[in-house]
Amino acid sequence: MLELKDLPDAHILKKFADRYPDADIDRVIQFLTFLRVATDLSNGLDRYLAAHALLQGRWWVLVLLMREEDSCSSPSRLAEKAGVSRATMTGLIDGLQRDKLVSRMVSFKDRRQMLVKLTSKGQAKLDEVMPEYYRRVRQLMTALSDEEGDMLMQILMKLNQQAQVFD
Amino acid sequence: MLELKDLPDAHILKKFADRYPDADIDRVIQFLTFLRVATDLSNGLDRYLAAHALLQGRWWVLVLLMREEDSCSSPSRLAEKAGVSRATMTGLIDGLQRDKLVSRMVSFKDRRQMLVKLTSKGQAKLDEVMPEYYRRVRQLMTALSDEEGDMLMQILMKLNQQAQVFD
DNA sequence: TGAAATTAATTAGGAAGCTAACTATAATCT
DNA sequence: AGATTATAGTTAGCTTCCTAATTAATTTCA
Repeated sequence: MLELKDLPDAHILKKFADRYPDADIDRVIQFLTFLRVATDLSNGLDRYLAAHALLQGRWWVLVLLMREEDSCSSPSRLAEKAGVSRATMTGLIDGLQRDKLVSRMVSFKDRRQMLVKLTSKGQAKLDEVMPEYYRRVRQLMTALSDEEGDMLMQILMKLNQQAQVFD
Repeated sequence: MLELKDLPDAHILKKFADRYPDADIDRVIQFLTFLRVATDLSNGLDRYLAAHALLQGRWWVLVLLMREEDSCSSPSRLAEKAGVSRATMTGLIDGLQRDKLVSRMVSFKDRRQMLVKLTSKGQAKLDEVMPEYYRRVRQLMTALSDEEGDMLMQILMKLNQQAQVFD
């Protein structure tokens, strides 16, 4: 949400600090900047993927399927691994199936379950998208030194341990 | 997208590395972990706000309005500061107006322009939400030492300078 | 001054996320 | 075995985000 270019000025900060004495300005700025940089990068990734008729959700389903031995999984397993609800996964698979990037079959072991399979067109789509994706990620992350990269992971792990502070 | 708990194992990594030689595994993991931790925190913030009938987009509009001298701004300025499209801002303001947290008036200087004003109910909503928000942000970010906090800002600035790698 | 270009906001239509409710199948437990 | 419970997937309806097209008002400039 926060645009980096207009962080609040001293006068505004005082207004908020007076009304809300629990505010810790430096830490709020760290938090908001973290969310904003991540959002910008996420939007950038979506713009790249959109040039190939994908967005993160659908692209990640293809990646997860390629990870499987037989390029096959079920909606609920995909939902869990992608970190989205099953309902959302139904919608993502619908779109991918429409574009013929995956196919759906009923499992004959358990007739409640569907099997989603990466098609050859889906694999071709990944082959089209992934090399450039990897090059760009490398270019992005090499802005950090090895030490900064290590420090980043350490920081992310600490923040991740606090992930439930908002619950 | 990536669930931290199921980072790909060595076998899968090799499959991807063989097919996509440009992949730099460590840096890809840093990148995906960064996005995932940010997504988890963002979702956490939304869960907190949802308990007060808000989500980040609408909440941020209220914060931006409170920053103004007269608690007033225009949709386009709000859109720019919040980093969303004007169309999105129209929708956010619609919802806030429905809940009587903001009011809309036509500007009499420029009749194309609307003025959006934080209502007293909107200010009350902020007073209800912000103190606990600040306490939780502090609790979250104090997981980092002062040095780690500084390092995080330095890293975020470097990543932000690369924000156009995906364009 | 009057046509053209610009600007502000909205509408229309679509994607991706959510929860809650529903259907169908499978598993469990008297 | 039959009733209950649990699981897999989908549907319905909502929010928030987008782009492109539209409407209305203002500004520019020939």
